[in-house]
Amino acid sequence: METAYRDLTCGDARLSHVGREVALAGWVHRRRDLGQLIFLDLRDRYGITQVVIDRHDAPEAHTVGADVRTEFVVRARGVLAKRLAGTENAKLATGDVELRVQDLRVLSTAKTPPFPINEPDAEVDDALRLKYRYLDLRREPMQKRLLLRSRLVHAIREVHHAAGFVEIETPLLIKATPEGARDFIVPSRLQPGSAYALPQSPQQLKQLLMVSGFDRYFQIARCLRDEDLRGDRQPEFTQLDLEMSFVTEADVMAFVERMVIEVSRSVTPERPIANDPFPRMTYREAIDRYGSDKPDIRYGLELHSLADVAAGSGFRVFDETLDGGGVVYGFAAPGMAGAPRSRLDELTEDAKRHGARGLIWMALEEGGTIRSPIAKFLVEGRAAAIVAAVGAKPGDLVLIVAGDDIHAQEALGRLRVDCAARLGLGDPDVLSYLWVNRFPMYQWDADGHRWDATHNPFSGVLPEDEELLATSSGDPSDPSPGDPAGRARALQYDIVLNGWELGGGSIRIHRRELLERSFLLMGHSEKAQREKFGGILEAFEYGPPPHGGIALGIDRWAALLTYQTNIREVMAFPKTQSGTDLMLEAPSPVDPALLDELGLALKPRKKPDA
RNA sequence: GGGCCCGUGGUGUAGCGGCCCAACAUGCCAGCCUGUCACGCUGGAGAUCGCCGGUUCGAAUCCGGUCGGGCCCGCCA
Repeated sequence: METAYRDLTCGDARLSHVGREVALAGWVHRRRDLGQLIFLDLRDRYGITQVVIDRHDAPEAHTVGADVRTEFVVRARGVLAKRLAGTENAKLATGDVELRVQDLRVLSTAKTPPFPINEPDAEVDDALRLKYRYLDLRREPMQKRLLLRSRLVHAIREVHHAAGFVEIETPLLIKATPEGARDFIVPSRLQPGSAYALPQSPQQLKQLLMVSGFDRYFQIARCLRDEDLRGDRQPEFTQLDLEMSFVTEADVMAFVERMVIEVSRSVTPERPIANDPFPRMTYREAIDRYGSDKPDIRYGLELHSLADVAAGSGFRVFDETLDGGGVVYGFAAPGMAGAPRSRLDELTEDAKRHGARGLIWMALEEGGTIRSPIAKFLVEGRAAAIVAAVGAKPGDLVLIVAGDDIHAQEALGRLRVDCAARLGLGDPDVLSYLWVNRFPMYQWDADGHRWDATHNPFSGVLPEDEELLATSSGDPSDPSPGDPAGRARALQYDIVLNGWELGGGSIRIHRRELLERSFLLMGHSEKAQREKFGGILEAFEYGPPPHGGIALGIDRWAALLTYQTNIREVMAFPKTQSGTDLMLEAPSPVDPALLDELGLALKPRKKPDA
């Protein structure tokens, strides 16, 4: 890292360098002025080196050093020396040595920063961090995370190139996609009245590359979606996008699994990978056992159906739910029987927030008595049967949700995650990867009165379910919620890491007639198909190979690998939850002349009538 | 579109109707100090308590609105 300004970085100096005359350059991390003697901790992204300025040895440098302040950029030249016995600093990699300064130059001065750069643990208001993002990024935690992210992307590229993948860039100015999220729109100056859309993902383009014969493609691709933000969602984010030809589901999963393991071991060698090979479970199993299609399996707390043991209990909620074809599920939260009423009320509120109509609890006291709002319905045998069904032990709290459908299981699944967090379950160091597949092809869209792709409209169907791509009316353009199509399972697979959806993909439909049938079910008439997907449908008339792929969220992956739950922490310049960039002050009004050229007028936000 | 939380010297917090022209820590400025490493010691400056309006004899404190940030639901794969 030698340059005209420096011979070593601030992380390089070791005992082996002692005696050498060197120059260092960096930011003043801290200054300790003892009068005749000044210590500067000089920092760059590689580390910190102590610089000593002794007035007797270097009076001119001492004068400069007296005026130096935190975050000034300086260049110090001198002799690298072994520290005096007893003054070594074990906390620094460079702590056995120090630079005895002969010459000190200020390369640039700095105002007092708006928040401490030199205290890694300092809590700083998010808005302030984002406004001065360049200073936030100067802090050690952000440096570490972005460096890890860089290693992550590097490792991904290495593995893919080694496996014969071709890295191809796809355009950002493309055509709006009718499915999925809201598109960002870019008006066209050359084609007045028309607009480009920014890609939600390179989905169609990568499939076209398969038609072109690039049988192994990948890209670290920016994706843009104009939807509301969350901690794990930004309007622009990055995916590892890949697609392969002449593959089955097993082929894609096998490659991705090896790739993920290799990359994880390379980037975070100290973190254990829970399972190799990754466990695989069907969507149905994930929902039934964990109430989630992205279960965190680092801990148990599995859900159990109580349909058999709750039937005919005399408790109206159970009986009516089960008679109506609904579900009753429960799980045992270990050691939570002593939870006070207030805590149980909180859990009930959480369950409601997660979409349950209510929550039933049974606390198994150590003495064997059961405390529960439905105690009077729990005649002896029934209570024991429920306890047995969920595998509860004395001291456990059994949580039960009844409801019409999958939403009850999902609500309970979220309670499971809440309880696990509260109980401190799940080793935070472990990387627990998991495959979930056999997702339903479609979900019923009541508003649009059509079937909607659960994931991707091009996802293929399990061969044995192909005949289910039909409506009960016999006319694919006349769908209804009871259609066989609702039971069809997709060749769709998600990869899950510690309870987060890391990525998802599918084997695509490459046979045109099947694709058209699927599109009809999703409410796209042949005419609409031409308009919306004409390009790719035409391409599929020219020998599309069987193909499939996957996309992994790089931001989420980097966040999980750095113990973060918010992807902003692994993005250099993220936006706020309201989609603004506080540093650049974007979005902003646009020069009227430019708008005019584009044939645009921007309407200001509607104000309530005055 | 909706719910909840936060906004007080540069920073992080305390104060939550009068004890407050606001406290503590840190940072900042000045002086002293030759082995510090979160250096130490002494002194000092620094806040119309996000903004607007209201209630009140009196508002950082209560109420309404607004702006900004965060978490969540809807939305989103």
